[in-house]
Amino acid sequence: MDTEQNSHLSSDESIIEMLRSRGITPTSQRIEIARLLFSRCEHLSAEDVFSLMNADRAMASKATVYNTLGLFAEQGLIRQLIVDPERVYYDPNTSPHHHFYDVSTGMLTDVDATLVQITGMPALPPGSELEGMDVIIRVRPAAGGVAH
Amino acid sequence: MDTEQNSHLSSDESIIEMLRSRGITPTSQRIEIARLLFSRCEHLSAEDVFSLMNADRAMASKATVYNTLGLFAEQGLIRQLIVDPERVYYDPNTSPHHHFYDVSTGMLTDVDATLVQITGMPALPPGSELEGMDVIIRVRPAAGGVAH
DNA sequence: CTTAATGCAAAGGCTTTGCAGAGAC
DNA sequence: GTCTCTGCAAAGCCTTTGCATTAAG
Repeated sequence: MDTEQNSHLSSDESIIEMLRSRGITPTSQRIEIARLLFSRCEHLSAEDVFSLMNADRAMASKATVYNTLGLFAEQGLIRQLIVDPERVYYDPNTSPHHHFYDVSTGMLTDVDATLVQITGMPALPPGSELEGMDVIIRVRPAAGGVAH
Repeated sequence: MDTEQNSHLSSDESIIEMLRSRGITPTSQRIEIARLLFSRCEHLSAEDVFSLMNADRAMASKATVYNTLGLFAEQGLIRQLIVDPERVYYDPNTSPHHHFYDVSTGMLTDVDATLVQITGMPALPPGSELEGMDVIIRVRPAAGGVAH
């Protein structure tokens, strides 16, 4: 459960190594953002990351947060979640999994993809290759509330 | 293939009936937007609908297009597709199906859900009920192009 | 020292809103 | 005639961009 990809990352060393392995120059802002993402392992918006980054003292500008998250996603360090029309969420968990999405609270919950079998998916359109698959199960609070 | 829900809708009568059945007052703008959506049966953005509506002559303002699409989606006449971080798409096809999404062209293609079997999905979080499920297969043009 | 990253503020694009006038019934 | 819908323009958000400054190696 502790593979090379995104190990524990408590130390700056391992974060820096992870960034370098993807060809990303490890600046202090990028290291902090990576630490923040991988220590919480939640689904965060750019705004969330910006607030957390600057909670104690100014550590990164909004532009840098957006650029860094975009860069991390592009390099496969994190995954973009397009689930809410209002904003993009970023998921530090890059292993195959799906999501529950509570449309009224915005809460995202992981669903392990190894449990889920999808069969009968048609072939990709000719001339295209797979980039990724998103399975989003939209839920809302039950009419009657929690059954006891 | 021609169920009651969204039949052919060539006539104003059937469109008006459809709107009324959902408790939507059939104004001329709403009738036109519904006709446009159900005759094309494509995946359209609000901007697309706005342009098509006003191609010949002014038929609806942007505000009305947005409000109407939101209303239709809320009433289950059409389905919102959250697939592109830049804009929402609307799908007149409300029967269960999934989508291919070409990330470089933005093109959306339907995948019949009756062919696809999904098993092993865990139970919904307690106190929540299903609102819908989206399966999006992100594809991109293959590196080598179409294999002839 | 050279190249690349950061920060600020301004711009951009999609969507919503407020309110007066018009339309549905 | 009443209540709701439409349209316009302005405002709101999230996100990107341009450019001078600063940091990385």
